[in-house]
Amino acid sequence: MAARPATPPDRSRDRERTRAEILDVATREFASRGYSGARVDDIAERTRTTKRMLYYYFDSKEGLFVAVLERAYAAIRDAERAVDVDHLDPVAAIRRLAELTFDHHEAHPDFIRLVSIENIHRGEHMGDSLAAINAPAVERIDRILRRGREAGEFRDDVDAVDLHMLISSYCVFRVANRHTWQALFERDLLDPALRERYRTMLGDVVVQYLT
Amino acid sequence: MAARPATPPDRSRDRERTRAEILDVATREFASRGYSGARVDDIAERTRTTKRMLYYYFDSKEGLFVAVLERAYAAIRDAERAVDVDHLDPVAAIRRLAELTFDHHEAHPDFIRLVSIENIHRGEHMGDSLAAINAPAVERIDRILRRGREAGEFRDDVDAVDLHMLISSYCVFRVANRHTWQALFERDLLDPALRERYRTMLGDVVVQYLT
DNA sequence: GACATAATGTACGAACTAGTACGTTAGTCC
DNA sequence: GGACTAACGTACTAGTTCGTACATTATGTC
Repeated sequence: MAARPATPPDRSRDRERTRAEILDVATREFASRGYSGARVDDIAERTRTTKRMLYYYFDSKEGLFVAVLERAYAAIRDAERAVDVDHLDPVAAIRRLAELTFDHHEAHPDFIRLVSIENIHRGEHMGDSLAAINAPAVERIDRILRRGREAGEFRDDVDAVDLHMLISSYCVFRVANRHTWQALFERDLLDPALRERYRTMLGDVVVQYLT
Repeated sequence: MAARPATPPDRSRDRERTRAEILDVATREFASRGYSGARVDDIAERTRTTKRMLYYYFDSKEGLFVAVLERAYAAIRDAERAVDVDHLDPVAAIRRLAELTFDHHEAHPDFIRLVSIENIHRGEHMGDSLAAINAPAVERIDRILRRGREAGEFRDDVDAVDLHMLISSYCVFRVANRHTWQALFERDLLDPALRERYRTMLGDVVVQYLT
């Protein structure tokens, strides 16, 4: 027997690798052109495998999109797991959390685009499993709010989901509506030169509202 | 000659009427299914005229979408022209303006959807003419900011376009991301029972940030 | 009322697009 | 080393979709 590395050589059969490659390409294609605009043939062509495999693993174009969406949400969850702001005082914690959301959205425009696309399609591809994913994010905010209220620093009529909405709306808008905003106001919301200003502004908005 | 009303009878030839009807139907279709998802044949079918007319007036599917988008922005402009908040004191004025934006976005979900769709397509259908349309909105905010600063009520480092972004992001998100939010948090952002709460929250956010 | 032209209708086609029937190869288990 | 199955490739098709060639009708003008 010839020497064989632990990972199969080059083009051996590897279920997970093939699946992952299809999902990578499909994510880019769907995010780039929307659900209806994306072409199954184009996705297949950019893969090292063929269209047949795409149907073998994901059944249909719609099945592929669902898989792409679920994987994108899962990636967010994993990234957010690392966040720990419980050691900061409430005001610093909520500002930090807002900034992390800001950074994260900016770093993942494809995810934002997929969410926009899914909303155009009225959320009909959102499985029930996704609900659990974002629960930790709200719980984290809820802990901060509670601590802030107990310390007498925060107003006591703010709901965690609503605050999450406030933060998300600002961060999402900056990425999602970049192009129309640019056309209307000749201002690139993602211009690096404006980044710090927008980041600080978000923190100010959130903190001022709460205190 | 038979009696003839000033407005042509029923199915006479009427350029503007035919154009308007096509645009009405196309607006709904594009907003509902996205640019690529919309079907030219479906649009034509829901019109009292034929597909031929659609190409006669708008040249192509893309030309039709551009016309739909421009008309949608023009409608916004006309609606906003009626707004007058210059007689209110700065704090009341900015809150009122935020609430008007809130109301307006809620009342025109199709417009919000078209904007989302256009952003997915990187704003490539936005003509230069649109830039002028939103200028008045920013000027109005600028006047309020100026008055607020002069009265010593507002902080002095806030840009009008940025404040407009803060307000828009909140109002747009509520409509645009309704479906994914519902799936993730089981909360309908457009639930009438929550409307007043979200409207007040927006005003609070803006006013607290500025003062 | 004849003419010119704008507005409209019909029928069709070329290209695309999601999906599949059918055959082949690699790995695994005994 | 042979049988079994999961993974993969090729070639094709039925239906769709944007767009157009060509014919027709209404309307204003002289």
